[in-house]
Amino acid sequence: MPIITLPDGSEKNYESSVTIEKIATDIGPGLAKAALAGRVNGNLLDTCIPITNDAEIQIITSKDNEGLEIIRHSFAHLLGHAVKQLYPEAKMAIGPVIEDGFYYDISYKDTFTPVDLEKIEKRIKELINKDYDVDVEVVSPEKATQVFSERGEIFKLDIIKNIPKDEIIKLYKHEEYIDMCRGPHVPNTRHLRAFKLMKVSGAYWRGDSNNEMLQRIYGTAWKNSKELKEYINRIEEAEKRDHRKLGKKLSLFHFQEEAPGMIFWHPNGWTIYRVLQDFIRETISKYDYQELKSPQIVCRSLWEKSGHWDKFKEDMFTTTSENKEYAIKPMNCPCHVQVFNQGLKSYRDLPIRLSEFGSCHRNEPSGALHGLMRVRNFVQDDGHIFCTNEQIQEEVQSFIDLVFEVYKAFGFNSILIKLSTRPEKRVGSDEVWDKSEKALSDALDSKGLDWSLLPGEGAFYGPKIEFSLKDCLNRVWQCGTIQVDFSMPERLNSSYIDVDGKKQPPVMLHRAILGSFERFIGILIENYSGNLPIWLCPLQIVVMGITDRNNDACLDTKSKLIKYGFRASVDTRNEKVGFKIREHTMQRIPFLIIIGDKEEENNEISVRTREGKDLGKMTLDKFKLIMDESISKKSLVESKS
RNA sequence: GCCCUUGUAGCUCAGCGGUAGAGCACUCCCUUGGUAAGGGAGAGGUCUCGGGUUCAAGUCCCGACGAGGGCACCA
Repeated sequence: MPIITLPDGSEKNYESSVTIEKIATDIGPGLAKAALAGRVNGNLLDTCIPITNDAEIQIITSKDNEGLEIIRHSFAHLLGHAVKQLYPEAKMAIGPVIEDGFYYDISYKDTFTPVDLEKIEKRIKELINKDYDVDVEVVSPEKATQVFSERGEIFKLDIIKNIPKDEIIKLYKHEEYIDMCRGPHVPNTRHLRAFKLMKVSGAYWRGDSNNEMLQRIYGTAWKNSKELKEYINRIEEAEKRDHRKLGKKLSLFHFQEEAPGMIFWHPNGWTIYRVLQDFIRETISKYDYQELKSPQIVCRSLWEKSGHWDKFKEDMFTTTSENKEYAIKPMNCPCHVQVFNQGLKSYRDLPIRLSEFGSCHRNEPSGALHGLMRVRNFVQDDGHIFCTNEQIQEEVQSFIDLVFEVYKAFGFNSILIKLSTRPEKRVGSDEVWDKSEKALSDALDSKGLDWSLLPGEGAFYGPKIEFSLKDCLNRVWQCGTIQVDFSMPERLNSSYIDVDGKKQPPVMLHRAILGSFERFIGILIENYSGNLPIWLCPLQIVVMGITDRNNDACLDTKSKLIKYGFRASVDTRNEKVGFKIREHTMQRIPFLIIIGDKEEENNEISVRTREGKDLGKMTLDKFKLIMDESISKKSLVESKS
């Protein structure tokens, strides 16, 4: 005699066991039609499974987040149904829900081509239109084993082996196709409408590169076609902003075969880089950092001492000279320790904050390379703080301020923070880990920040905080980090003289704000879609005349702008002004200055923004004020008059 | 590194066994035009590289290298 309590507090009494389906029907036919599953005492349940005891229930429809996940999950099964009809020998592995969709890992003798994808997609649509019921059966592990051995589903058998004996197994029957899942799933395929198969790629079974490589079919699925369309638009928008495309279009940088993963910066791109570097240099000097420069190539012996040779030998570029082996530095910290180690340090000297725009080389696997985002040569806005245990918290607090100050300048206001704590394999005593983890979390709390914990994700040498920023398309990029290191100073014999006159190893904090300049510039390009704020723009102004008569005035104006310190050029080509405006607007030049006879007469200029806004005629002095203000404020919007 | 896809003019792409194509950009000429493409002519490619099949190979096959999408990796 279950008593069912609904979210509004109302109760329903039933004579015997009851299903979500029945409850929904009793509430109303509309809900019955829309019901995908139920939340029963906090757990999701299929609509057809009987509820025997009193319960608080909620009907899940596509309007709920869980509802969308159920739809996506069921699409994975539907994909399985279609694939097995078309390719009976295929072995199905796993088919989970992911952000925006689902995938299914499949083992099959032939590779799936785009044509196969179309065939599968067509078959799925045919199956959907049958509006068939999805049946659920709860079975024992033995029964499940029997079902899948008969069907030769070796991966499913492997999964069953790893399911705890006491857990129930649910089989979902899509007509002749049977899949295994925790569920719940939609009761009927009529709930599955808006989807698209996106791509095929390889993926290792159980994510282990020693295992077989399976074929993964990715799909996206939404509750209706409108949302599907929006998603496709979002992807297209992101593609338009791709920093590799814009990098080519705006002539910022290029790559070529002879230097995979290493950037040829063009003057335009290098301007962004330099301005960014100047900004960081200026900002960190306010936080009392001292900049240094250390060698690019360092003898193997130092990397042995630091432990890098052991752990990362394969990932370092090496070279030799007169029988000595060297490595091109993959990171700066050991070198910074060498600088710290020069001369005797007192506790009075701490903290010492050393920074370097350190160029590092890492021999990344070829498959990992990706535009500016993952390269083999990059420059970190690196820094190391040498301090005492007691100083950790204060240094972290100060660094948090620094990070926020920098991110804010680019308009990044949504910042995600994660604290990673001790992993299983680690150095240092539990007592020291306790202290430093607490120092980090206290620092975050003292700033009143929201942060999440990643237990066990810390580096072997200490806990760390990671700062990720969200760009205007809501994509998350991990950039800044601060990491406590108990290990390296000791390994490299660093010490300071403490109050009691005894030598102590300092604590070392590794930290970076941007991470790498290359990656950060990639993020900026995509975030602004190439419309960089004026202070960062490689070329800020293009001057153009209406006719050849105006060329001298244009050249004169341009040289004045250059003298003022702006980045300006002049376009004296024999073209109509409309043509020039179109071209430079597409090049995302913030300001176009147009000079015709009328302007010459009155000693004025006309100003137009890349947004197409006409700021009208003004004197050059007035324009200089607009520029000066935009640059000094690092304005994100330029078209103010 | 692994799986799939891919590599043709400066750029974007077509051609998919039979003597290299388009648009834009470039050069020259005409045009001097007021806020997102004025007109004409011309020049430009050992079709990534190395093998093979064929009377004949951007075009089919094998390999290398690069790129793209994933997976694995990311001190």
